[in-house]
Amino acid sequence: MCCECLSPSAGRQVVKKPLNAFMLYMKEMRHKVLQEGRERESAAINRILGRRWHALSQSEQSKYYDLAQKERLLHMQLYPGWSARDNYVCTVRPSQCPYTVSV
DNA sequence: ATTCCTTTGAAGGAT
DNA sequence: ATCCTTCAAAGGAAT
Repeated sequence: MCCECLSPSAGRQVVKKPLNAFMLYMKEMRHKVLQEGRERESAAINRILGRRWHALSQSEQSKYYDLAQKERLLHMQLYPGWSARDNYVCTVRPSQCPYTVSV
């Protein structure tokens, strides 16, 4: 991590990305997968959820796409001018890191 | 104490 | 305009 100011211990207030449709689906369904089996690792859970996501009908998926759209709109209202780049660690263009100033 | 793993999708950057 | 990378969630595992 080249951006010290991005580390949680630096105490910088981070506005995160809005959740996409699948992420919202995960948030809602994860606990069910946890109940059904004794699988505990998120990597395994997310693999299962990925399969279930593709098994969903179009109308079932559209519910989450609609929700994700609302989240994006709300995010825009709450944080005008916000950019996803704010939370990027500068692995691509380290020389143009916006967070090189001391914290 | 952090990073990895793993999924889809949005968004940004690079080409 | 199209391709590539990061990161949103999450938590056990790995480092």
